[in-house]
Parts: sequence; structure tokens; C-alpha cells
Amino acid sequence: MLDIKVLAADPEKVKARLAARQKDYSAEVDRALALDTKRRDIIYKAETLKAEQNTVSKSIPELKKSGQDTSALFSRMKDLSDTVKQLDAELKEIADELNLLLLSIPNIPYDLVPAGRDSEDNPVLRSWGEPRAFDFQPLAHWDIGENLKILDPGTAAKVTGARFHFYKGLGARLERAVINFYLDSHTKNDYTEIFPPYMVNRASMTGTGQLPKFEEDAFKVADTNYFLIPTAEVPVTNMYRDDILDAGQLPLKYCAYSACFRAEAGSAGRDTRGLIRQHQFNKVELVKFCEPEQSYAELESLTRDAEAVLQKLGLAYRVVRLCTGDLGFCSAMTYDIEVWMPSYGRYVEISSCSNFEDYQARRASIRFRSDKGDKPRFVHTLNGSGVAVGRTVACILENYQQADGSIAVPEALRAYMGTDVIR
RNA sequence: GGAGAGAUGUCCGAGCGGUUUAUGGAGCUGGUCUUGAAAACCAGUGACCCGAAAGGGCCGGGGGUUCGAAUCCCUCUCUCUCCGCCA
Repeated sequence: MLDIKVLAADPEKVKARLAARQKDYSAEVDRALALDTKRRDIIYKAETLKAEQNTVSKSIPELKKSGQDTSALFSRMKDLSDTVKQLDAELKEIADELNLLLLSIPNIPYDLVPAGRDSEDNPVLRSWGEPRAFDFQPLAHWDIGENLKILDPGTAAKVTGARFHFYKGLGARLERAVINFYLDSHTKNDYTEIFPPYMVNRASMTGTGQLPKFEEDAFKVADTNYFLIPTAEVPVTNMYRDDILDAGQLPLKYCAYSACFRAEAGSAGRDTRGLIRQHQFNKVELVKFCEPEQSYAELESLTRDAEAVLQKLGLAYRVVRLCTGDLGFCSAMTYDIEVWMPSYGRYVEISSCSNFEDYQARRASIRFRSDKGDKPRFVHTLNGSGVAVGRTVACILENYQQADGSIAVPEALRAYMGTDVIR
């Protein structure tokens, strides 16, 4: 969430920068500032009375010892106590409302983020490799998967429902090979490997920004307060919720494989075939915690680390910078990496690398201290897919298909697959 | 799932309704002594939050009782021990 002090310092500037997201947040900003003023006022009143309570309380044992009549004093203290309780109740109500409001205001886009309406306006920064030219009619990965009997959405529909897949035989092994290849690549770059819980509590979902606004996008486990994670970002970032780190530990770099679960609310009818949009998919996620001064440099290196695995797989991709209208709720700046998908005839997102600055850190209270006596400051958090596994498999199947219907296994995966062709 | 015991500041650990503005150690910082270090001794240091400050809050989280709660009550979370079950 945003710092209320930043809102108070220049409300009009904040409103203008938020408006770049193609949505007006003026009402929320004004309401937050009004609540904050009220909050401070009540705190002042309550604390003045509490100071009096404390002073009198301290003198009571002595008065009692000397046998004086304290009944008048007690009745005055009772009034004081009632007033304080009332003020505290009011304060809690206002603080709760303010907090909820602040949680529902998105992050301020960074200066480099270009203005734009939607993904059409995302500028392309660079590209790597060339889309493959086929000398035969290439198939979509869902047809390849069916022909080779390595992907089976039909059985998944029976066993579970729409937007799930069984992977079979070398298909299952390919998914596993990609996961292992990604983890091995990133750990070589000093990312510490994490295997996180797949369910998290409400505080964690709030910390990284999925709640309270986007509850309908998440799967909630019935009769518990747990949510299935939509990405490993949630458990990994929340490892340090409510902690104060030493500056010497920073930057912290983690990579985590996990299954991810998304309700895909509002996406009915989109990408209904194949592996592109599933309720459950696999992903290796990169997460960093760093000092504020380093975060944009860390975003560059994180994005390069994600790109590196695609290069090793020989998959053509491009990097775009999300414009204000396409930027995620918590993000200050995001690079999307998009791979060439022959069946779509365009580039498709396979990784999203974001700097959240202190937006998540403030929500989750993740801080660091430079020197012993210093005041703690919020860290900056970053994350990016490194990269989506199901989409990688789809991309490999389509880009490495051969005229005879078989799949050439990319060089980098052969050791993991134990074969150089899927047929 | 059943039974019991716990959760206090960086750590260990007292405290069981009002001189606790949280005993006492350890640690940390500075000093004395020493060629230097260790030890010893002396002094300082107690998280964190709000606040410009005064001040207020904070003894796992939340709520309650009371003029007053670390201390009593309720509730939640987590930890430990034993039993059961299980991968």
C-alpha cells in the first residue's frame, strides 16, 4: 500500500499519477486523507486522557496507604476510563476503514512507465531469436499433445473439470525436465531454492496484494482460512512478513518451483484450448528483497536471468514494458517477456518481471536496518516468472515440431529427458 | 482426533492486580587495567509503533473484567510433551 504521508504531502500529484492507470482514484485519496486527519485528532485526545489516567493511577497506592477517601477520585477515574474506551473504539473503526481503503489503492507507476490504455500500447524493448519459419503446416500444441498422447485434457475434464490437464509419458517428463532445468539454471546464479507451501493464510494473500480486492481470482479451501497460492511469489515474499532484516543480508534472491492455482475469473472463453490458461499450472518464480536504491538495477538483472533460460532453450522472445493501463495493481514497473507461439501467430506472455518498490513491503511490513541504531526502512520487493512451465512446454512442442509429427528435444533438456526426440 | 504444558525485550529468564518508568543474567557499546588480548572492574545500552514534541502504546494476536492488567476471564494462532492415526 501507499504511505499515507506521501498522499498527504501532495494529493493532487498522487491522483494524477494514479489516473494514468486509466481509472480515477481521487475519491479514495480524498477519503483516506479525511480519515487520517480524524485519526490523528482522536489519537491526540485519547492520549491526553491516558496520560492523566497514568498519573493518577500511580498515586493511588500511596493514597490508599495513608487511608484517604478515594471514592470521589474513583468516580472521576471511571468517567475518564469510559471516555478513553469510547475514543479507542472510534479510533479502531476509523483505522480499520483507512487501512482497507489504502489496501484498495494501487501502486504509483514509476516514471519510466509509458502512458497507455492496454497491452496494445506496451512498447517493445528488445527481442531475441527469430520466429521459426516452417516448410510444412505446423500444428498447435494441443493437437501435437493429442497425436503424441502426451497431453490429455479430456480425462482431466472427467476427473476434475475444464482447464485442467493430465500430462502423460514423455509429456509428463518434459514438464518435469523444464522445472528441473529452470531451478538448476537459477540456483547457479545464486538464487536460493525454495519449495513453499501451496496454501497460505489471509494475511499472506493481503501482504502481496491478492486480497482484499481480488478474492474472486483465488481458490479458497472450504472450512479453512487457507487459499491455494496463485504463484510462489505469495509464500516466498511472505517468508519475511513482519520481519526486520539486516542490510548485510540484502539482496536476498530466491527461486521457487510451485504449482499455481487461479480461478481465472473473467477469462471465460479465452484460451480455452491447450496449456496457455489453466486453473492449475507449474511455474518457477524468482523473488528478490533489496535496498530501495538497488531495486531498478535488480529488476534489470532479474529480467535478464529470466531471459537467459529462454535463450538456452532456443525460444524466440521479446521484452515489452507494460504501459500504465496494463500495469498490475501492486507493480511500479513491469517487463513482460513474450515467446513466439506459432499457433497464436504472435508473441505470448511467459514471464512478468516487476518491481513493487515498497508497496508490498509496507503491506507485509518487511523492513531492513542499515546500522544498529538506525530506524528500520521498508525493503523493495521484486519478482518475476523464471518462467512459466506449462507455457514453455506448449512453446517447445510448437517450435520444435518436425514434419513427421515428432518433437526434437532442445539441447538443454536432453540430459533431463534421457532422449532427444518425442514421438 | 484426544490429554496436558507453554508463548515476556537480541538471547536466557523472573514477575501471578497498583513503588515494574518490565527483576536478574548473557550480549552489545565505551572506559580502567595491560606491550596486546583475555579476565576482572566501572559506566552505558532494552525491541518496536504513533507523535514536531510532551506524551501515548507495546509482555504471541484479538476481545473482556477493573479506577488500574504482563498478572484475572474468553477466544484465536503457534510451540512443546504424551496417546491415537498416517505418507
